[in-house]
Amino acid sequence: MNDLPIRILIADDHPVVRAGLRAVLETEPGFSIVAEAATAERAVELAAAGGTDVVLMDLQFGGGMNGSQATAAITARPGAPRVLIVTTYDTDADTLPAIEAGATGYLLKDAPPEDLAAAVRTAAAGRTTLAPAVADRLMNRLRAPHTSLTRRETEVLTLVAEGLSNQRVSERLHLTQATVKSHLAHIYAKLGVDSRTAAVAAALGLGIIRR
Amino acid sequence: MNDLPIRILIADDHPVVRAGLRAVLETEPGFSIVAEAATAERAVELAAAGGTDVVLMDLQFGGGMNGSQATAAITARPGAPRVLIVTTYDTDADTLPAIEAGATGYLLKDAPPEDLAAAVRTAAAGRTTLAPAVADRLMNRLRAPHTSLTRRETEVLTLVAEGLSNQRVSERLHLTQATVKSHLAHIYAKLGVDSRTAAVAAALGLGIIRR
DNA sequence: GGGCGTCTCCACCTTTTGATCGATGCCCGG
DNA sequence: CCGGGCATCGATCAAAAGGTGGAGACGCCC
Repeated sequence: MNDLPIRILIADDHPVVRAGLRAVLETEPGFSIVAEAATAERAVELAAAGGTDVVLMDLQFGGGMNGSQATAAITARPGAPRVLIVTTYDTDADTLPAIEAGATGYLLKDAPPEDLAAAVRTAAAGRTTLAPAVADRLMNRLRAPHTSLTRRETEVLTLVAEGLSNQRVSERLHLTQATVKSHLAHIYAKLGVDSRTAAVAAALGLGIIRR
Repeated sequence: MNDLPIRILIADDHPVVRAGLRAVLETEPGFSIVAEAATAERAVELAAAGGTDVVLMDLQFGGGMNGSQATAAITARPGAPRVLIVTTYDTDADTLPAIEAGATGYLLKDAPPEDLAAAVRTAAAGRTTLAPAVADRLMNRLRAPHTSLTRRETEVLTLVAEGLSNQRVSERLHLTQATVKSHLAHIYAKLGVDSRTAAVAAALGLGIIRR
């Protein structure tokens, strides 16, 4: 292992969480918190400026850019720091985009301090740490036949989840009801359900759509 | 103001959040963190033991008792400490039970440290602090005509939200479909909608049911 | 005792939704 | 250039859900 401390950037919109991460990591040797960011945009700026080894990134920010977008922006540059996602709740809708965006690891905030420190060291070495709950769902995802909806299907289902009838959905998307029904039939087949409400419940459970 | 420090108990299942609250409050004068609890049950025990002025209480714990139940148990005793709710997300389904349970205040975790410290002092004095977002919704709630469902209606809607058909709901609750339809008709009227999916969306939005 | 709310159930009818066949045009990659 | 996924639409038909207008039973409270 290296003698130099691991230089850490904390990106989270909650002051309490930033203070908590700082407090937890500062009690461990070998870590140096070099900056904090309260917005995703600020995190991208600070990461681009260099001098950081690992970014602890929240996914939900109050407004503007989210954590996945910030992760993508950070990891797109050469010599970018590693990004370790540290978030509260995990759903597929969050996890997959973050991993696709180049996150090195994914932890939940209820992790004990030792796990957090270990994950930071692992991330600094360029290897991956996943929270058990996240790892489980990823495995299921790879095992199960693709339950991914197309862009259009997701649009339709999102409107259905807001309580719109086929008629209203067709108006919103400038389609005929026949097309909406066609999309819904495909959605039901993919999700293994047979009604709109069941589809919404399943999609919420899988994190395909957001409440 | 008193010379004695305000004695604080922190109840949250996330080590990071506990460390964060501790770090934030210890930088302010006049506070003394006397204990931490990682479960709601433990918080009730520690609060009952005395020596605490204010309890900072999370609402969601990993399992077992939740924050509202713990708040009710704590405030039920004579000479109980004040309970200040400090949580991440706010929905009516969380807020109202907590306030009914006797919470003195309700803050979101994205509050700046100064607000947090001020709220603790206010709570110690027995007065209430509400986060603006929470206060807004409470006002709307009092202003709006009661959108409260009966116990049975909530049961029906919860099953509907899981995607069950009227037939399945009637089987689960040992009713006829006629009764289920009757309950649903009342639900639609109360929520101002005209379909099961719209009712689920509205109820989720109002926090009447939980996904 | 009478009113009120809740929970239960019935019948009849209309509307919406879902199931099952289709069909066309588009784009993308092998 | 051809196959396949995607998006778009059509027509039926059956099933589910919703709208209307009841009614009886129970408990609670004034």
